[in-house]
Amino acid sequence: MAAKRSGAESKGSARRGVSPRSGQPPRNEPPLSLERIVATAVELLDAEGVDGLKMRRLADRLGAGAMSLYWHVGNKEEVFDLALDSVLEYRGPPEIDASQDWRGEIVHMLEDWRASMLRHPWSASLLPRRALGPNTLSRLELLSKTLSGAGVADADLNVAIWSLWNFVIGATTTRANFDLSDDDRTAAQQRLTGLSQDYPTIERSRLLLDNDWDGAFRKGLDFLLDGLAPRQ
Amino acid sequence: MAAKRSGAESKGSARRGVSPRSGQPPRNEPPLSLERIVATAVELLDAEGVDGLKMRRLADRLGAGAMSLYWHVGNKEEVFDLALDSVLEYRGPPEIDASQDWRGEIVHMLEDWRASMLRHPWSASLLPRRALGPNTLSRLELLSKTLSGAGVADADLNVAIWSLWNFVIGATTTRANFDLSDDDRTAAQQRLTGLSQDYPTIERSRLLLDNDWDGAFRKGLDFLLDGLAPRQ
DNA sequence: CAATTTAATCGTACGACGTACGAGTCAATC
DNA sequence: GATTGACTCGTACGTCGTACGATTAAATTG
Repeated sequence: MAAKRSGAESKGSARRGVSPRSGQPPRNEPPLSLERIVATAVELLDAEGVDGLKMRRLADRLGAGAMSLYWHVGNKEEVFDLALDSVLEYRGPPEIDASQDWRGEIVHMLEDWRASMLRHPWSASLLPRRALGPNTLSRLELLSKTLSGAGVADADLNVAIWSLWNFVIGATTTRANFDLSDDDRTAAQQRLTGLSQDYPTIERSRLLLDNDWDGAFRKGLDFLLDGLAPRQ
Repeated sequence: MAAKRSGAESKGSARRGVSPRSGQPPRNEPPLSLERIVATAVELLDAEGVDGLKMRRLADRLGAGAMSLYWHVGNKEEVFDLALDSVLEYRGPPEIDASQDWRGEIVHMLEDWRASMLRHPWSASLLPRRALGPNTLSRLELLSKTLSGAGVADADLNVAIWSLWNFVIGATTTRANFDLSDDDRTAAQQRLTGLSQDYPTIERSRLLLDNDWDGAFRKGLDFLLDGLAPRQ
């Protein structure tokens, strides 16, 4: 029976202590494991982007045969899902729960969210297409709890959460996209400036020229929070 | 010289009137053209999704050989870009420019934007990854002009536009993603309900259970606009 | 201890894909 | 009639995900 490892977590099982293995090629790599596969997939994605992740290349980096991966994962899509969720873990706010400042807490979590994804730009283009992993759900739960504690009515909670989610997703995917290749960007800017008679107001608003993405995110988020829960 | 068609628009050139062509298979298809390729690509994407678009299949639908496409487009990516932008055309508000109601105008354009993308769910996962086409830029220009006319300060214009863009992109990609496959969704809901002790507030807010996406979009957009330009 | 089962690895091979290359077909032009 | 240029397409190559089954080594059982 060629049963695959499924729902269960990786057992690890620490096969062999240090014995250098009797096989011809002196394998000094540690054995395969889900953790190692996912971690290496993240490395590879960071280095080569979404299109750079090939099962053979991933296996190479792991010092394994391509087909060995399939004992640990069902298919390539699963690798994407796992890599994505692994990057979205949240460690919580720094100070000792200043549970007063709900607004600061939300801003911190969302900025951290965005930062995590921008550290791994491929994640931005992956997230919208994938199911919600446990780390994503945890962030949503925290968001719900904080907003609810801040007095947002249950009837508005749903909308509030989605609005913030939408904002983060939109901001991050857009930013990550413009990040790829500075030359592309300058080319696009030049093209746009050439077309500035077609888009005069865009030109005037310096929409694509300013580079203060962090500031724009923060300010936009403030606007949105103002709308969701007007200060006093 | 195997020069490719480039920047120039498709000349059409109406070769042959009705002559049934002397070749063996009686080709009654009209000749290839960029328009026909893009239109058929949209059909195919609607029917089969992003992964369903293969150059061979597209050529089949067009009654052509796979390699014939490459006279009209540079590569598959270009097909994606063209299909995406073709779906994002905006025809403007219905009534005869009630240029008073800037807020209504913005809401109309953004709701139309979202609707266009949801009519072609593949576009939602494509847009964040692609350069801005002319139709997208037109919408941004309209947005800029309207906000500016509504009295939004030039200093805030940039942030306002990005915030609205982010909201639309996030809302649409998320919605389009959840749309694919009802069975997947019920399965996910069941999985979530099973995990409801881990995510109690999500459960309580009915985050993934309510289906009023349109209402949530509209309400969230209102909140955001409230924050961007407080009424009076 | 030997026999068996289980966990894990990996070589080979297959079908599908994007597309490079160059030969082919036709209408328009000289 | 010869040439040119716009357009079509069959073949072929390299690459990808992964099905299949052989192989090995550890764990378990007698």
